[in-house]
Amino acid sequence: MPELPEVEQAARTLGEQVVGATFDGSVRCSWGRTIDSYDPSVIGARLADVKITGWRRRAKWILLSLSSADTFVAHLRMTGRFVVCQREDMDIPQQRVAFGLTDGREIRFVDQRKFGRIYVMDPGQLAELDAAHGPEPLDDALTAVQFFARLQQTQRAIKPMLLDQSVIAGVGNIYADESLWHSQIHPLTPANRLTLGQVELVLQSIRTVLRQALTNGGSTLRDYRDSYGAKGTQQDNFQAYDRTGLPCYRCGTPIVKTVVAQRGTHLCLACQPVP
DNA sequence: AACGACACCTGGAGGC
DNA sequence: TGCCTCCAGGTGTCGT
Repeated sequence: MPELPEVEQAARTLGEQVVGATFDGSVRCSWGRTIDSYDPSVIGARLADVKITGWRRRAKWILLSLSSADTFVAHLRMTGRFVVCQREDMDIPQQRVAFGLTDGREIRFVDQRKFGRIYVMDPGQLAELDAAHGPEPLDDALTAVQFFARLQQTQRAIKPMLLDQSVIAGVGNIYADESLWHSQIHPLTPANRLTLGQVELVLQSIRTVLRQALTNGGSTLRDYRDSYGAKGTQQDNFQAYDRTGLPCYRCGTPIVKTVVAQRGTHLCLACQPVP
């Protein structure tokens, strides 16, 4: 579910509540795989008396920097979300892990589909995580020329390239479809057949779409909530995603849904002609 | 290298 | 109402 804007929002709203707080070392876990089958007491021992000093996002990962050398690292996958509440509050349906804080609160991770993962990483592991991901699309350091050069290296279709986190970090199924609709490029277009001008357009579209989504707190189709429980509103601005059969806002042709790289894919065949 | 199939999970929606 | 199938914002692995 959550892509860059949703993860950013989830990270920010978590950070707002817990930066400055200190873990007390208690970890209650009812689905072991969420913490990669580590013993909760091992994680707890590593977090005990450690202060949360800041938050950030890398790709679709939420990172809480800690007063130890470690980093608290979480991936929401499809349905994960954080809830901060009082320790005595009742457990939440689909709650998988709860981390105690010394101020009497808990950071709880709720995840219907159990795909989400939480780790405590040392600097080496964090560096590996970072290295496994491509550039951040909203980082000005990424230029269209660089992106073009990367896309020239393959004849894979452009959509799976946008979904490949090692190529560009944080784009997922929704914003890939939205960006390609804005760019008027068919998702199956071989990446190395895009001109520099088209790549500039794709990168610009990605940035426009992601920034708008960030402004609107992300998209909520079903499960997504930020760490205060609030929904996003970007779904009201979708141009292609989830608009099957509805008229294209540019030309009126009904949006069609197909499958590309095993993912539901929405596009306008008039505006985004088959390559 | 690249692609498809499938795995990991639950629950909501829609068809009958 | 009940049952069944399909589908979902992500990613990892395996086989061809």
